[in-house]
Amino acid sequence: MTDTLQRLLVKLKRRSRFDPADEAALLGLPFTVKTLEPGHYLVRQGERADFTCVLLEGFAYRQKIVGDGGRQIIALQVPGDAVDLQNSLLKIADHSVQALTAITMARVPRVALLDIAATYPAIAHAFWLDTLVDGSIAWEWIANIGRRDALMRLAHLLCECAVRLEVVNAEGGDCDTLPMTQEQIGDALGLTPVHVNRMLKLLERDGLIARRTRVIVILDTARLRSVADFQSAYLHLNLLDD
Amino acid sequence: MTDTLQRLLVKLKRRSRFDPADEAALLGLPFTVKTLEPGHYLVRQGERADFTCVLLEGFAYRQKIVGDGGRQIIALQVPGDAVDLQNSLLKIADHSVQALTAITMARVPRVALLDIAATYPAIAHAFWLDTLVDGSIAWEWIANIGRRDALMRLAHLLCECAVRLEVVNAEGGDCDTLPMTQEQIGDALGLTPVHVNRMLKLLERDGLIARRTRVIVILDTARLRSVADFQSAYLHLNLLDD
DNA sequence: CGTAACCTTGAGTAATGTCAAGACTGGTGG
DNA sequence: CCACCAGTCTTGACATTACTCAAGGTTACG
Repeated sequence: MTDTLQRLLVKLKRRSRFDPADEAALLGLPFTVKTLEPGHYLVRQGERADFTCVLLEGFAYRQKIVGDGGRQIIALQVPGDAVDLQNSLLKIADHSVQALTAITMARVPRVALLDIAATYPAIAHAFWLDTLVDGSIAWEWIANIGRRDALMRLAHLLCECAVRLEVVNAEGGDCDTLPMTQEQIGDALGLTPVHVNRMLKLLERDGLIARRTRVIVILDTARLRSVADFQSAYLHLNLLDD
Repeated sequence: MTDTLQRLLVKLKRRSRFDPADEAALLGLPFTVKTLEPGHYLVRQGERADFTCVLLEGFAYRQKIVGDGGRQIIALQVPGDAVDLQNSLLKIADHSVQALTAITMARVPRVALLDIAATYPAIAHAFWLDTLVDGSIAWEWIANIGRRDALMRLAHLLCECAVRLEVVNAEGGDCDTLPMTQEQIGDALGLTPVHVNRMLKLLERDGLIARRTRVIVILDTARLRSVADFQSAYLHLNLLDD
């Protein structure tokens, strides 16, 4: 299984150049493969995480629980993502990561990761960039939740998911939709599920999306993006070309 | 001026261990010092940033402008922060950074920074951790704006500012308050200035804070934190001890 | 002393949340 | 194959939070 981590390598290579030694080191990382059912935890808030998980198939999300029991989804993870750099390097998990669908993942010991980062500067740099992009996405979410109304917010999330899925598929993934419930969408947008439902209906009525059960299809990307005020720059997909 | 970058070194040492060579390399970075008046831009959205700025004195904030002209403040920066890793490493600035007060900063060429990161793994690791913490703060802001009401949000921001100021002062800084206008507070919380004003009055009425002109004093930290559902873990202040 | 920000306050409005009931869906066991 | 069940979605009526607009007060500063 020397190519299990291939997905991670492909992802990092989108933004960094590696020489053969770097690539070999990355693919040579020790790992164990694990599968998880929907809803199960990859990491639980408050735990110490000695492993970093690389998502191979399926989706996951990060969430925080606030004082009154409310849940906020703070990030989505797609195949190829190293989903637990944050919690494992910062040692104490300040939030949980949960499987959205059934997933397979590779668990890499933190020490092994730190070792190759210390030995191969290009790999360290690649992970750093990856972390910077995660931060950039978080900032866009702050702007989305803080300054856009419910309809724009929802449209923006749909646009982001579409772009990220497209990238995953271009890299050899195989997934056409991100099967979130309306409650989960609400928790990602700071809205109630009821209101998400109403906004979805609006988008559908205007012909921007179509819906089958738990599947949302974008019918008019251009108009949806314009409703959402969506510009993909914050995803930093094309760093190599700059 | 060999100790201009001292503030950055002290900050990074809060979370990373360096040997003397690392420290010398960091302090030996080339830089030029610059001062800026309140409201002036450190980086402007859309520009290419070839320098990274280290904030030496004063405060700054990052902001995004959304489609309808609304502004969202997405992060605050205090002395010691490397305020433009994101924009300079990701090459195209997807948001602006603006001075909140009069500031002094050191501008470090991006290439010099990348050079020492590639040469000194401990420094690379320290910057990576710093970026991870920025991400962690952004995620807490998402939860704050998405799932807490106006009063809790405001209280939470006040708690965060207090803690961060305390840390800066402990490291040799000299600032007792963060002089944001109510409009700026609103832009950081996804609220209107009018509503911020009303919430401030509530906190004041209940004896949690006191106000003089543009200065907010926390009277009852414990109760304010309890109102805010504030736990400082997400700031990751004590990584070395874990 | 005048001016430009900024803050304060009230009245009315719009967006979103709450509650609750009924309908649909997919899976499970009989 | 059917019936049931839990989870999800849909819908309406109503409540509430936060926004908007606008006017007057305050502060800092020249």
